[in-house]
Amino acid sequence: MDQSDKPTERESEPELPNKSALPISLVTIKAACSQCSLHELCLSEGLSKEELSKLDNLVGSRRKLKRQQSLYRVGDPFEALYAIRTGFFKTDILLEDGRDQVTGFQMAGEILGMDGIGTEAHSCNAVALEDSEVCIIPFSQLEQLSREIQTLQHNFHKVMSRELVRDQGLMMLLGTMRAEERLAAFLLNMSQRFTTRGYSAAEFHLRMTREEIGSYLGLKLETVSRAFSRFQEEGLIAVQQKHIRIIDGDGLKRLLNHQPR
Amino acid sequence: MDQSDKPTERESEPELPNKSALPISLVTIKAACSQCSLHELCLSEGLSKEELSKLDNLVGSRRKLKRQQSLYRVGDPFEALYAIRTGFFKTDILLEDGRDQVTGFQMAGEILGMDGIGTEAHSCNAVALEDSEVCIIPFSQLEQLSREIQTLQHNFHKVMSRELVRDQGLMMLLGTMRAEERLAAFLLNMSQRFTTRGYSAAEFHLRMTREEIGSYLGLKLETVSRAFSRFQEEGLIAVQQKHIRIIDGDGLKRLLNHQPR
DNA sequence: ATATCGTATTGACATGGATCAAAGCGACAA
DNA sequence: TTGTCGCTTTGATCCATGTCAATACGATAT
Repeated sequence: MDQSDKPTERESEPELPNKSALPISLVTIKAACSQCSLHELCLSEGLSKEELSKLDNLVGSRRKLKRQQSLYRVGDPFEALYAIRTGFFKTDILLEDGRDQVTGFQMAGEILGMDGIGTEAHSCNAVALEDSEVCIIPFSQLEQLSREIQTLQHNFHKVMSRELVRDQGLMMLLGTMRAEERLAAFLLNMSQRFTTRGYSAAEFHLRMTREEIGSYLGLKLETVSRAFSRFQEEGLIAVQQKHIRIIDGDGLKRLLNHQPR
Repeated sequence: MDQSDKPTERESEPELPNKSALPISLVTIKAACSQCSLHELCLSEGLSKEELSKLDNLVGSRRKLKRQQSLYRVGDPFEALYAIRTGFFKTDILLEDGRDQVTGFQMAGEILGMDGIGTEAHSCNAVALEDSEVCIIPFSQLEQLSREIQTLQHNFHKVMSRELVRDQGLMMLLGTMRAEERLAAFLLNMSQRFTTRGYSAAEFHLRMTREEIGSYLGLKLETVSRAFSRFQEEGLIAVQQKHIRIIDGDGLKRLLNHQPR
């Protein structure tokens, strides 16, 4: 029932048969692309079978990461984008003065690495928060293929644009919301993204610490913890460490839409 | 001497001769593209003359805006990107509950509208803060041309990626910096961008109100005003309403790199 | 000149969240 | 079972910024 709590187990799912050992069939291609690219987040939406097959060639190589391992770090040369197949990541920035901030949490079906395109080097760190697997998309090949395939080109542009809009939303959160509003927005966002991926909207397991949540939301960990406690007292959620159950989602939404003042 | 104070006068510069009345010459093309796309921000960097000419065809149409006029609004159907030729813009978001936030200030050579690609509709408002002129870049044509011209494609991807990185920086600012640090970062950023455009690094005229600065930085206008005053007392800058002179730029930088605590 | 309006400055006070500190809890190893 | 370690919760205080209010400034119109 509570499948949302178990995605880590997907790690141990049997590997797909080694592609190179088999004739490439539409079945394995579909499997490969439907895994890493659920829903509309994906680069492959709307592609013909033939086009999908080209994309799949490009995306052939994968990489597994253990919890706490970095996918890339600030300054690493930019070579590829990464589509998350399974697992959970954070991106963060660390300034010389010790200041750091989590700039995002990413889950299956989302694309990492676009920060590196502009300067040929990554501008943030991407760290796995649980054992994870990504598909490696060499960027120059993606550009080449998207010169051939209009739909792919447009999909990629949409992905980048949505990322811009997501960032705008986060700025709004950081610039105008109070602690409880921020946390409510965060929980609703998580819930919505888990739902999109077929997990429970009401019950899930957070992969990040209070400190990481706080960093993302521009709050201290104690403030996050207190807000969790208050939500629990008010019957909005049930918290037990990293396990969250949303009891009154509408109540959380009301927190958001309420007058700032 | 203080040219930084006068960019508005560029508004009244004589229009280029009507292109359709003349054979397209490399001169007018160069003039058109070198105007709107100073430096590396531009989509046209590294293009051959022939390629530039194709881009210029695409970018033919322009639009003038008076101060306070909207270039586009939330929900407007997305059709084109806009390259700022002259003038100064802000983008902002307004929530139902009255909350609003400035998400960016844009000046000549920068590109507006990328927020609309992902959903086919704009997700923010773009408003001219002084009389301005933009080049209209119909997006489907840009995609088409960037399927032909690899360099153009890559330039566009770089522009979007840099926007992502800019947003990361702003998140860092909103999430971890204190009021004076935020304002120092803002002033240094403005100074740097004016410099890039050939204006004075030390002296410039802000086009936005204290309230707009505050909204952008996640502060109230009074806090912005007080920080300006304190900088002045400390001999870092000279403020007179919207006119700013940076006296001790290194002092401002020191404010930034200092331990957060 | 004088009045008006939007914007900016400054002061006095209130408060949300940070900071500091101490327990509590759960997982894992010895 | 006991100890350790990382994470979380909770309490007591502090302080940066928000809030409210008064005044000043500068541009424009009368």
